[in-house]
Amino acid sequence: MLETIISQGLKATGRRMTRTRKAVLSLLERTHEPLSASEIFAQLQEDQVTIDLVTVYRTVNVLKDLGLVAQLDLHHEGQSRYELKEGRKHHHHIRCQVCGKIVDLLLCPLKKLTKLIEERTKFVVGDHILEFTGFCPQCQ
Amino acid sequence: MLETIISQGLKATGRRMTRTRKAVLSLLERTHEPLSASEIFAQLQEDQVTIDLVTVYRTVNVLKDLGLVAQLDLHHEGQSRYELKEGRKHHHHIRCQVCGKIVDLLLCPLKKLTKLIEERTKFVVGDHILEFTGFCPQCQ
DNA sequence: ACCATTATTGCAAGTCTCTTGCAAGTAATA
DNA sequence: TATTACTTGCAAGAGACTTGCAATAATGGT
Repeated sequence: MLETIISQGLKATGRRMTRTRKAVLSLLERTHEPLSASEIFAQLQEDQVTIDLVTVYRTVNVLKDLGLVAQLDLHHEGQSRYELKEGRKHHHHIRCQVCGKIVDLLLCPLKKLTKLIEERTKFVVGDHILEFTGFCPQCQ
Repeated sequence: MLETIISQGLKATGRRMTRTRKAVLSLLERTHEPLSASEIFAQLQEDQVTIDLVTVYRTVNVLKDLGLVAQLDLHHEGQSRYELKEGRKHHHHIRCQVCGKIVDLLLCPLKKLTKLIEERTKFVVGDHILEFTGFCPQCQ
């Protein structure tokens, strides 16, 4: 179970599994869109979980440090979104610029490109962001 | 000359060419890295141009509305950068995560991918962001 | 060249996302 | 159950960006 796996990661870095971390994890686990900190906060409020927005930020940052959560910066959104990486391949997203719906793109076309970039620029390529916007079927 | 071209775009939308717009344009024209609003502000201060940071934001937004400037959201930078589009092909960037240096990548591998995404998701794909981070030759 | 019109600017203040300091609360270990 | 030190919540702060409004300045007509 996810909570057990993550408990170990926390312990290994001198951290603890807490009520609030469980709540954030369980929300991310059952949600199928990447969530912003304020959305996590609002949803947990609705679920009667007592948590501060600051704690949400601290929690997603811990999970990111552990490599368990990906932080996404979508196109001009002005806020980050978070999704569980556990058991999922690296992938990208498309977001509807009308209704905000986000859909996973289960592909990444950049492996070959990375080599080409390293040759041309002499950079060592680390990470990349690739995010699309457009109009979803309902909003066209 | 760029200023003439842009004057026409401004006029066509009921706007005016002003001292501050000229200053921002001329800075973007002679700078070869995408600049953030605060960098534009700081550089113009140094150049003895009197301008407010608010005006910088308003100016880059006007230029963006006219389609003359691209707004870039680089990886987890927490601020946007702006560069002139005039006379340049669509392209992407790589940014050194140590020194912040930004280099243009004069390519975009996403034309074919766009079609594939439209088929799979039924979205109409609009724009995309693709930005790399890594280590530049000096910082490796 | 001057005036009237109206876009633009600068300043102050506000919004939003995210971070930090610190005292109080709580998980982990003996 | 007591000790230790990690976590939390609250208040306050930082940074990017926006908005309201009166003063300023660019345009177009005379």
